[in-house]
Amino acid sequence: MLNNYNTEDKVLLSVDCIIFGFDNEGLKILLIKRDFEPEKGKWSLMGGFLKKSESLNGAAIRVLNRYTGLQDIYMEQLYAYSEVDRDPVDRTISVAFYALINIENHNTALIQDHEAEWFSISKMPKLIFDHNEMVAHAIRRLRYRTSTKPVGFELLPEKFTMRQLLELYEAILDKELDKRNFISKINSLDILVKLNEKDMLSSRKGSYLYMFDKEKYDAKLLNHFVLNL
Amino acid sequence: MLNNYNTEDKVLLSVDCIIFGFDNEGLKILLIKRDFEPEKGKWSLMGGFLKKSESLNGAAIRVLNRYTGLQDIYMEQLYAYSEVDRDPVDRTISVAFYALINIENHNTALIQDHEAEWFSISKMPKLIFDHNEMVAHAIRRLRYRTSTKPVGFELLPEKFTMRQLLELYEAILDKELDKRNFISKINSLDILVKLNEKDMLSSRKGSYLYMFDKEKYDAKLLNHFVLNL
DNA sequence: ACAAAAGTGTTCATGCTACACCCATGC
DNA sequence: GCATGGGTGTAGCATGAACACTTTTGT
Repeated sequence: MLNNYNTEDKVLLSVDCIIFGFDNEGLKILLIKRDFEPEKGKWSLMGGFLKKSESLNGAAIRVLNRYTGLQDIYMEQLYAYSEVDRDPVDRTISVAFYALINIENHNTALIQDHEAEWFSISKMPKLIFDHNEMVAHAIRRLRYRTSTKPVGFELLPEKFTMRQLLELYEAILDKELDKRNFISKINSLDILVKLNEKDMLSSRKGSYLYMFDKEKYDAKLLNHFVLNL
Repeated sequence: MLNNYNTEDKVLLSVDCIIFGFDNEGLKILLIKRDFEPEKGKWSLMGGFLKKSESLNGAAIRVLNRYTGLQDIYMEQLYAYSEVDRDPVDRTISVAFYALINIENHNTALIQDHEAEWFSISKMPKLIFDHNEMVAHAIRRLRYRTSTKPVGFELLPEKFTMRQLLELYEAILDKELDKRNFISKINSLDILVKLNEKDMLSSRKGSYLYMFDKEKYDAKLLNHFVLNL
């Protein structure tokens, strides 16, 4: 009887993923129509139950892959939601994760199969259970993370213009930023490579493309920086 | 069969509490000798299993009360630890919380009953499982929280001197602070009341006692501030 | 008188903010 | 030649950092 915890309650544990994407319309979140009861047909975060053989991170990666086909995605654990009545069917504790993906990369067929849709964060529908609270929390965390880690690049294509980067940060922080100040702050971090290549789609003059230089970033042992925008 | 999740795995969920206290020797953590197998007799965080009828917060409050006799304590959820083999006995996911208590207030009899002891954070023993990792995480979070919320006051007696406050912040941040700069930054937040009362124990001259003014703080709708020390 | 901690302001350097004009190109 | 977005620098201001001496009082 010593080597177990038999008298203790066991519960269901799930993960829910807040998946952020960014396109020229702004910051978006990927939602699905829930395909099982209860609340079938309502908008919901992507989730799944934890299996005994995987960690929470593993479960979140599995869920994300199932709905987007993506792997090797930036993902961070947010918070555990545990109100007793949060799921009306059975006692379920859910651990929320948020993920940042390049919106161009995901598998659109998979998205359609699951009746998933991208929503602007400013036009989110009502979600099931406490999912709206999770989303609000994720947005707060993303805003904070922006000032301590170069997470923005996760949401952009590999090559991007300064304007795209600026608009991304404006979308995340929900405020206008001064173009010149923004660029000089980004440049002072010294973690971008300017390419000899221009994006000619957005203007006649064309604007230089940049890439995030992960090696340079790692080389500085910058496990965090401070970026005040 | 629709209104349940019968086919899903259920797991054990526990909470572990990192309890911080502060005295004139520095920042401390309350640990217990684990009183059941496995790892019985080893140093451990205070923990307990989640019951079906309570939230994680509820469980953490219950555990904290059981070991310290305290209620209405500042507490914050940290992170969910879920490596598959983190507990050798049974699959257990643990959600860590940290709490800040006034070290003078707790019930010393209870502490003795449980063979609990205060350890300086610089002299922590090896703990069971992944508890050392939890502690490291809690210290990081506390350092960050210090710059966004007036959490320091939770660790001090109701009335305290500027020197105590300074030494507390030095202990949390693990660096020396300039006395004059510190005091003027704290004063500029305008959330303290200076009392007409001196602490005569620490010097011949005596030093004024202060209290945290929660009403003033709330009145400013300061859900967070920035304090760069 | 002296020891021990309390209390108190100023200067300097840095970083942040605000702000406007020329450039290159396709049409 | 003009319309469109791209790209660039500076001056004023606010904040943070560094720094030393006087006060009080019990012994």
